[in-house]
This record gives sequence, C-alpha cells and structure tokens, in this order.
Amino acid sequence: MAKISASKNGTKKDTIIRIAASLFRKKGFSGTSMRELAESLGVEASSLYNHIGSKSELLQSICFKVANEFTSHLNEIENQNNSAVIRLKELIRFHIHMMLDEYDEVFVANHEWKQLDEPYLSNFLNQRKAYENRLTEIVKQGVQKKEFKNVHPQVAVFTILSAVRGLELWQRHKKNISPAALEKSMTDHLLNGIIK
Amino acid sequence: MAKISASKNGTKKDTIIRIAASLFRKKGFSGTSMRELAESLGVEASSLYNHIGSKSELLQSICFKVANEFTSHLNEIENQNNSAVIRLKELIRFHIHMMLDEYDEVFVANHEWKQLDEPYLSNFLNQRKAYENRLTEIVKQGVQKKEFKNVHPQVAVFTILSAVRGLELWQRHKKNISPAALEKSMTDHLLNGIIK
DNA sequence: CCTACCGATCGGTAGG
DNA sequence: CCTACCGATCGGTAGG
Repeated sequence: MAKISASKNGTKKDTIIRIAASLFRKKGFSGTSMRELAESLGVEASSLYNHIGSKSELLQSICFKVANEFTSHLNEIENQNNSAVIRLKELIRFHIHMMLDEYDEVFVANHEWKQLDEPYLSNFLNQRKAYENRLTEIVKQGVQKKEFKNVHPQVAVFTILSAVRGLELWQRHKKNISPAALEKSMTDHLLNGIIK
Repeated sequence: MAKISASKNGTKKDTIIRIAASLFRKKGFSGTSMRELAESLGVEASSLYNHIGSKSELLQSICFKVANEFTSHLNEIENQNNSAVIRLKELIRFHIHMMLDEYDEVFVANHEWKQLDEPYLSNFLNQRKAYENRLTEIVKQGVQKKEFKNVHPQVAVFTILSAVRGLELWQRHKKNISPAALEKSMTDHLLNGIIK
C-alpha cells in the first residue's frame, strides 16, 4: 500500500539505507530487525527485498560509503601542496563536519563494521589501516620539517582520530556551542594543548 | 557435566560475567546469544540460569562495575589537594590503565549501555553525566587559576575523554609502544599539543 | 548440571 | 506492494 519514497537525490534503495543507518546507530546492527526497518518505512518486511538483497548488504553500503568519503578527501589533501599543520587542520575540520553532517552513517561505520561478513570485513579494515598510515606519514613529515615537536606519530594520529571520533557523543552538548566554535576549540586543543 | 570454575577472586557468577564481557565486546550484546556464552563456558545454556537471572543482568553488572570504578577514582582525586594539571594527568593515567587492564568491560560499558533497560539506562546516564560535570569543574578551576589557557572547559574535557576512550582501538598498535610511553605521549599531547 | 521444551521472533522466499 | 509461510534461533522455564 504505502510506497517507499525515493528521496530528492537518490533511489528508494538510498532511502532504505538512510533509515537503516539511523536504526543501526540507535539499536545496533544485530539489535535492529528487518521488521522494525520496514515499519519505519511504512511497508511490510518482505517488500524491502524488492529493493535490497539482504540485511548485510545494508551494512556494507553504509560502511563503504563512509570509508570512501574519507579516502577521497585524503586524496584531495595530499594533492594540495600545504604544510603538515594545514593538512592536519583540514583533516580535523573534515572529520568534525562528517560527524555533524552524516552522523548516523559515520557512527555505524565506526561501530558496526565488526558485523561485516568476509570479504567485506577485511576490505574495510585494510582501507582504514591505509588511511591511518597516510595520516601518520603526514605527521612524520611535520616532525621532520620541525613543524611539530618530536612526537610519536602513531600516538599523535591516534589521539587526534579518537578525539574527533568522540564527537559522536557530542549530541548532548550541542546547545552549548556552535559547530564553528567547536571546530576551533578542538583543533586548537589537539594542536596546541591547553596548558598556559 | 563440566562445571563453571569459580575464579581465584570471585564466584562462578563473576566468571560468567567476565566471559560475557569478552563476547559482548566482540559481537555486541544483541549479537551474543546465551547459547554462545554457555558454550564458551562449557555448559548448556539452561545451566547459566542457576547463577544469573537474565541476559540483561549481565550487561547491568558490567556497566555499573565500570562506572563505579571511575566514580570511586574521581572521589580519591578530589580528596587530594593537587593542582588542576596534576589532577588531569592522574585522570588521564587512570583512564589509560583501565582501558588496558579491563579492556572488555570498559569497552562494553562504553558501547553497549544503550541496550540497558530502564531504570538502569537512566541511572547509568546520570552517573556518567555527573562524572563529566565534575571533570569539567576541574578544568574550570584550572582556567581560573591560570594553569590552563582560556579554553572551553566542556570541549576540553570532551576532547580528553574521547582521546582516552579511543584506546579501545589501540590493540592493533600495541606492539609498537609500551603502556608507559603511550601514557606519556598521550598525556603530553592532550596537555601541551604537538606544534613546536 | 542436564534433557526437553515453550512461545516469540529472526532473515528471507514463494507466489501473486 | 502484499499475504502466507519457511526453518532457524532466540531467551528462558520445568523438572529432575
């Protein structure tokens, strides 16, 4: 009876994926049933299978969409001939905006990737590892060029990625600070510290 | 036939909780079945119910054990008359060690608390909120006493908590750095930044 | 601690 | 898009 509406910039499948991301974030992949998803869309569970192949496929779409967006952005950054400091600032900025703009998807990619089946699981982990390695390389170059202190590049990258990733919990504080101020505060903290 | 062995410092129930934490971390609360848990312990699923009341009870035990440990430690810190810098260092150190020593439990408390039923869900969130507020107060005092720059206290606490929380992903890098060096690097980064 | 079993719910398919 | 249904698995209980 009710039909799944294709959203402005996408197919019905895109609509299903979007709602799935929101449910997976709230209740986890395993904790979300296809019947719940169908109900959120106003159809019967069986009708979903006219648009998608399986529940796992939904998780795959979400995880790789996010991974590809981060990888593409890193490509752009590496193609611009900027200092390590500027590159890092740009990266932090992008992570913050992704978390604010595509909250559900980024959250799911960060937490539910473990439920991917092979070979997707290995692909995802390889892609993430490559991303981290390229970030570590940026920090290493910054150390070499004396832009940064003599930090441990892996720990630095790790600390920065963890901090921005934690923005998924920021919802509760949203009312206290604007995205721009948040971005400035956090970037400043991660680059310059807080001690006077 | 096989019996659940009580561990050195605990009851059989403690053993069940420990194994449950490890499974919940790996596969999520919803993704872990009581039959899997039973199999890991070498018994039938029905036998578990001689020691525990329900699956939910396991999650409650894990989440509140962790929450109480963090709260207790914060009590100690507030009772010692130290500067804000030292208090923050001590807090970061404790978070790092909790993550390394009680990895499964801390991970589950960080990710699976959403699956708690009421009233446990509200209790847990209140306790966590109170913890964050007390940390924010420490940073505020540090700013007042000019120990810290004029940072946004909520963002600073948030950035620090996110960074240490991210240690749950550290497993992959373990071989490259000792816990002591990790602790020093991360504390230094979060307090002093990385720019020269 | 086990066997045996309950009703509910799961992801997915057949057929229209 | 639906109704009707499949076998598998879920958390948990009865009874010994």
